[in-house]
Amino acid sequence: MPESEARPTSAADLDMVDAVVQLSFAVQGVLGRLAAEHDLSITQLRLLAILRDRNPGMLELARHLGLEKSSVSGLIDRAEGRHLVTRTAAPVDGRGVLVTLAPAGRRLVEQVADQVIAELVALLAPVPAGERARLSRLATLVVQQQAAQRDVDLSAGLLANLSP
Amino acid sequence: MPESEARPTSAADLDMVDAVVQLSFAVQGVLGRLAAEHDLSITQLRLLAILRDRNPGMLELARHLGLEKSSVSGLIDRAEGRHLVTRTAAPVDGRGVLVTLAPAGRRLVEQVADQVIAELVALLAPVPAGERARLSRLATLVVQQQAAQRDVDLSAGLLANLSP
DNA sequence: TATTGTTATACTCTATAACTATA
DNA sequence: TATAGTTATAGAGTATAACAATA
Repeated sequence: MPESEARPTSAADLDMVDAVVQLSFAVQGVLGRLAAEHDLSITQLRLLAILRDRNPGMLELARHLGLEKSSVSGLIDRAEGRHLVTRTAAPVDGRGVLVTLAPAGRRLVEQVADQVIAELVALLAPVPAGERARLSRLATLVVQQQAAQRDVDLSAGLLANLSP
Repeated sequence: MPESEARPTSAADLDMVDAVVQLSFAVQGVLGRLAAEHDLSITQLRLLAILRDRNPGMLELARHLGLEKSSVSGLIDRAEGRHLVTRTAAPVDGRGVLVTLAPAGRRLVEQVADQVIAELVALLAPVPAGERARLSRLATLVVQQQAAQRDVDLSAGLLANLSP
């Protein structure tokens, strides 16, 4: 049953929710399409982006990606099969594995990142120059609050470290 | 190679792109989590949302969802197996099939839609009341331009018909 | 015992290609 | 022939549960 709230959801709020949902589909569509052009899923692209400045273990990767460790095993298997990443033994802990970006993976992620930025800048072209900072601020407000509430590492996002 | 543009991407543009990408992940995360709580994928949820006010054929559904017709066959198979939708013969064309929301499917999509709206209103709570209309307008600008460029039916979005 | 990671298994999602039935 | 839809097949992605190796 829909809970009866003290203050019902306003039409303006619904408009905002609707617009933001549709924008999110547009953005994810660009990401998915560009990734697919290189035979990557969005998850694989996120994986490569995370590895740009880190050599995490499997559990850490699972946490960053929001996946089970067994799912990450398969993900790394396939990426390693394409020579995009490599597994190396962890220095001290004999059980551990460190995942590293291979040269081909690094070239690929840099290339896709450039394309993503170019296409998203084009997608967002209708936003007047004078409103861009405001849009950034509003989106950042929302994301930061959510990250704080869920204790999530923001830098695990696709583009957080992608900007030059 | 990254193309050398006349006007290079500004830091403000990069900030905007970054913020919008992260917001899109946050929104999709809410959608995916709520859908999963009812054993739905985002695609299944979109399917049910589309069927709220339409009884399309398989090809039309494929176009709305951006999938191959064979993918839609499987999607409908599984939804029909859960008694969420039904296939009925098209009136005139003996080859056609119309997909209809079953009672259980309608109950489910209404329930999830209520939850989606509630959670996204909560997610967007940090946006000051005075800025909501502006955020709606900016997001709508972007989405409308994209829809125009790609000749896409906006009402196929998850929430376009979801609002009361 | 606890932790790190892999393997076995099962299911959804998606695509391509071949097929059936109707137009 | 062309169109609407299904089926066969293959692979990615994901999860749960059981396992192995190390701490």
